[in-house]
Amino acid sequence: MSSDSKNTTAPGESAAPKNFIRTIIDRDLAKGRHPSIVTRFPPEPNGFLHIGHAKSICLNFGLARDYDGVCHLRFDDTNPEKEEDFYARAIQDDVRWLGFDWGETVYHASDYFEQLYGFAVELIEKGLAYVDSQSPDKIRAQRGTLTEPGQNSPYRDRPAQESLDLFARMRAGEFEEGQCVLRARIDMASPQIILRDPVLYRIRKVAHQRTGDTWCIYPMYDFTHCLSDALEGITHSICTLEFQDNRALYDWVLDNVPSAPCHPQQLEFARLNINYTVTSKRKLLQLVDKNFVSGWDDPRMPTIQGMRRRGFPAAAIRDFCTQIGVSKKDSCVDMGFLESCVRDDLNDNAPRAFAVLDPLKVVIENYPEEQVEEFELANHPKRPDMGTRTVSFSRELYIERNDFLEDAPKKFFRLAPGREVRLRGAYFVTCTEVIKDDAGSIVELRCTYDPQTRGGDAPDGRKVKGTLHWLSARHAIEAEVRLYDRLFTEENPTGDKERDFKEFINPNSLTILPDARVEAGLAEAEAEQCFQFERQGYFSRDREQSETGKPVFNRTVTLRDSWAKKK
RNA sequence: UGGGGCGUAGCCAAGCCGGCAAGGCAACGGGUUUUGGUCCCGUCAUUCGGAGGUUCGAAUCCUUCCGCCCCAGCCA
Repeated sequence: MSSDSKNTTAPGESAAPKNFIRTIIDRDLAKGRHPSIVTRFPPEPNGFLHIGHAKSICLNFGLARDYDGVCHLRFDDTNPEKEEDFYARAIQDDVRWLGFDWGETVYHASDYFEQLYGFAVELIEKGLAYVDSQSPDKIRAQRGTLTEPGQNSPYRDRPAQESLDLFARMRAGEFEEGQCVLRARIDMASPQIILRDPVLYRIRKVAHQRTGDTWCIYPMYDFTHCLSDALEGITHSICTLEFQDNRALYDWVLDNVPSAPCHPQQLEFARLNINYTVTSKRKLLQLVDKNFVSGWDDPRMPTIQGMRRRGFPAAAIRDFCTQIGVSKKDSCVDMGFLESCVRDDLNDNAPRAFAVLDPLKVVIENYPEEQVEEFELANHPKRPDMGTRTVSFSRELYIERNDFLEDAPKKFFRLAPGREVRLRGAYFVTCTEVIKDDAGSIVELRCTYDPQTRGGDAPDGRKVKGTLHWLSARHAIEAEVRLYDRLFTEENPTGDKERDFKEFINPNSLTILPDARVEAGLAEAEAEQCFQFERQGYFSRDREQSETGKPVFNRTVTLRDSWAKKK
């Protein structure tokens, strides 16, 4: 029955390191406080999930999996103005794609509206909540400041019966938005501002995506969340640091609502920041709205959908989330960390393929004009289970333009005039002539091959320093390759500087190479399938085609390249 | 100048019931290699925000100072 059995880790995915949450759970379980744990991932369906959510998803579902507990997916849908079912569906797709399963039930805070109303009535009856008939402005003015206490509302001591009646009439729609609210009666002088008679219910005459027009009053987060947790028997309610102050109210509500079924424990951890990346919904929305990117699933976006389209494997994102750990320290993780996890996974799992992003023609002068040979190459150097593929070889080839240098330094191991290199899996070739156009640019190379080196080894034992990937000009297919760089030039665009958002955008974040060539077999690749184009990095097949009908490949991440670093 | 939190390497992060500072990313050096990839090996904190104190012994306990983050929505 526990859905967690489906929440698996991929082989090679690291075990979660110890953290303070696990320490607390260990202690609670040792004390026998719970038979097992129940966690929850509670998104508001008002936007797309991003890498920051992935951390929370992996934490909550991962904990449930590791402790043989369960994790609920619950939509915190208490604000009908901002929420849409469309987002809820996208969120479910993303969580599933990440590899997690929440079982039969999708929970919704809106399912508890009736019970929540009852809890509010209990509070009013106990004299712990009242209907305040003041304007929002008035309430704000009375809240005080960080250093000055607030002032009591004139309605604070309204008799419970009167509040009960008013609250019922609020529900019945007798008041307009903003005319009155239900407030908790706590302490207007509390140094914790959250406890200065917080609003529990407000009037919103807006249809809710699930409950329609049934309600015109909606409970606030602080009232809803703790009670929803209690209703679901959540043991550990894990949220981010900015809710630390809210915990006082979380506990107050649970301590004071007589029929709250249990009292879950709220724990807070630091939200994920990644340099050169924004994870604020507001800013991501700007990127989309102002057409800095093509949409929420643009491969440069840190959204789950964007990373997925970019070619990041779900297992890599999960591995990243567990490896960065969980703490209460505000931190900013290096992008390179995520990319390293992606490389790790892709290195193990991505089939290798030849591609030339920027083709340079090579003619093998001593290779017969009409001859074609087929070479059987392994799809993966260490995984025979991934099989082989056939690559055709002929007299006219393409190599990568930057695999040739006319005036090559000694440390350059690739092709240069007079130098011999290996065409991977095929032959040794030696460059004999460089052909240029009138402008002096290199347009073609003339080479000779050594028939004795078929397969890539010389019988006389001579060695070459360089091995190039190559493609038969006649057999390769044309493709469009898109290279992505970081979207922001600023290391920390989430900083609160009052600078124009546009200033941070990297104008070179997308480079399109329309003349690339790839192995013919790649024409059939499925969307999202990743390949390692040897030496060029990892590329995923995009679901769309280019305007000219060519297949599109997105660069997922680059390979480490020590030659490039030397330069 | 109220309240709530947090400071361990360039970046994450264990350790925090006191007993020789884990691990990963990055970096650097070496080896293997039909990908300048992978893999392997090695180097990388005499010190834990600073200063005092307790102790035979402190990242861990105490005092104090400094720095950073969050809170004044009828958002979550």
